[in-house]
Order: sequence, then structure tokens, then C-alpha cells
Amino acid sequence: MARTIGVIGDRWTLLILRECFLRTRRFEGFQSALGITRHLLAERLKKLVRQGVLRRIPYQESPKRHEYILTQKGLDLYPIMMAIVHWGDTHMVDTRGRPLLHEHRKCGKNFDPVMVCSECGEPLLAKEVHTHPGPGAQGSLATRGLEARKAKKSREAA
Amino acid sequence: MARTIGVIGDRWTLLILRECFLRTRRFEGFQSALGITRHLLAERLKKLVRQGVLRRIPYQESPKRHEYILTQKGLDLYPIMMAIVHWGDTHMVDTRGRPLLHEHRKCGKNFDPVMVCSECGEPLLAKEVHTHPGPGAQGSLATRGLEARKAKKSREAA
DNA sequence: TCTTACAGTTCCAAAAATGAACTGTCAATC
DNA sequence: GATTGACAGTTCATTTTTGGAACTGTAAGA
Repeated sequence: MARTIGVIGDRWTLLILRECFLRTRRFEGFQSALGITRHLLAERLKKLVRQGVLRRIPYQESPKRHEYILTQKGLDLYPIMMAIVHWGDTHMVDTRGRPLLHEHRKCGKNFDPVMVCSECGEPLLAKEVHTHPGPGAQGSLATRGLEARKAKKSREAA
Repeated sequence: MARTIGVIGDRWTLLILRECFLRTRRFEGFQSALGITRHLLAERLKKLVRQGVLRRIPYQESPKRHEYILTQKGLDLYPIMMAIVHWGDTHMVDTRGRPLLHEHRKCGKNFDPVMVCSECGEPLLAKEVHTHPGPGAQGSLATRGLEARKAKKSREAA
């Protein structure tokens, strides 16, 4: 989770990616849709390309111009987006209702995204999930603080 | 989405909430698990309480001490957490494998979270979803930039 | 009496974000 | 032929946020 947050955990990156999912591809498109400073936008796009979330593809020579397209790694962020949108729809709407409806092409209906268990297909509830250390576990609860500090260092290096 | 990001969109808030889901409740617990500065931790906890994601509950008098517990609104962030964890498990693991496994009590198996359509139950793919403006829509694509700038102002006010 | 646990608060320095203007290439317009 | 506008950035000064370290205050326990 900390590693994912290193990728998407700031005020703008998720909004940039939302624009990607809404088919924005070019610098000016992002900038005018979001009102982000050009400086930060350039920075964030570079970072996303470095991380393999976006691909930078030339669409004309001289002057060189590029489009930013989601890679598969980027497309895989879709569930995160939908989870965020859905929480906002549930807890942050004003009286007018949700700003955007989602239609599932397969069944033709407007839907909500639901998180289910890959094994039994039941909706997931926090209380029904227990965690235990996996092969890449960093240590016990007791060493979590230390690991957190190490992780921070390596984030800074990146 | 912008509104949700106003709540969880910074480097620490999601990590704090992860600790909440892992049953951390107290100031020192968060601080030592995350290595966050005490200053920021206090700030973020206050903000989460204001936003109704956490509840601040006294557990002893003199000196007054409080615990931070997820509200229902906070518990509803679970799918976002799981989506983030799952993306990390898929795209950011090192050779050792995932740090944490999740077991679904209902079926007893280790699982991955899957995002499905509430209407037909099929897994969601970005390409199969089309969006259209809902009742709370803020305007056309053309006015999105303006709205973004307004939204920023109100975030600053908060 | 001294130390430790706990939950913050205060203050200064460092890092990141913002705003506004500037650069450079080309196509289209006057 | 000179000027303007679209596009994709870069530069730089100013503000805002973070980070780090030390400090406050209450109470229990050695």
C-alpha cells in the first residue's frame, strides 16, 4: 500500500489519471481541465511515465509533440478510481446528486462498483477479512515503525 | 472524485487509515507505526474527525486521552484500501512477493479483491464503462477547467 | 524523587506547490 | 513579411506544507 501511495498519493496525480480515463491525452487538455500549474503537470506526467503508468507517444514531428496514454499498469488503476468515485457518490454528494453516472456496456445499466472476493464472489466487508503476513512481509508489528522510516528514505531517493 | 481526494488525497492520510483498519487506535500507535511527524499526525487526525471519517472517543480521564475509531463513513473506505493494496500486489511487489495476505472469513480462502458491476456481477473493465452526466453534473467538458478552479478555492477554504 | 507513557504543541529549517511570465517551433492570418 | 495563436513545456520568485527536534503537562510506577 505504501508503494502504491508513492505513485498515486498526492493531490493531483489521481485527478490527472481521471482525465486519462476520460480520454484526455495532451498537455493542454490536462492543464485546462484541472487548473493545475503547468510546472507541476509537467513534473507529474514525467513521474507517471517513469513509473510505467503512462506511455509518452509522439503524434507529430517538429515541433515534437507527445500524447500521454495509459499503459496496462495504468488501466489497472481503474478499480481504485471507481472505488474513490463510489465513496464520493455515497458520502460527499450535495443535494443535487452525483455528478457522473456510469453505464456498464455489457448489461446496459447504470451501476455502482462493488468489491467482491475473488474466491467466493461475495461482497467484501472489512470485518470479514483477516490479514496475515505474506512471503514479502517486512517484519512484525513491532518493527513496522522502523520499516516505515526506511521506506520513507527510499521514496525520497526516487 | 475531487471531493474524495480532498479527504484522502495526501501522502499520509491513507496510511493513517490503513493503521485504523489494522486496529491501531491511539496517537502513539499511529506515530510509531508510520514514522509520521507528531505535528502532521495531530493535524490529520483532527481533519479526519472533522470530516466524519474517524470518531474521537475518550478512554480515560485525567489526563484526558482519546482513541480514534473509524465511523461507518470511514469503514466504507475499505474498498478503496483494498483496490490500492491489490494494485500494489500486482504491480509493485519485489521478488519476495506480497507483504500481506488477505483471508475471507466467509469462505476461508486467501483472495484478491475484484471490482464488479452491481447490476450484472461481471468484473468491470475500463473499456466497458461509459460515463454520462448525472443530476449533480457541474457542466460540460468545456467548463470543467473553470469548475476545477472553483473547487480549488473551496478546498482552500476548508 | 526520578523516570516513563502518553498526547499533544511550538518553533525553525527544508521541501514542495503556486502564479505568472518566458521560450521555442510551427501554421495560419493580416 | 510580420503578427498572432496553439502547443508543450521551463524558469523563477513567493507562499504553503512538511519535517525534525525539542518542549508541555498529567499521572502512574520504581
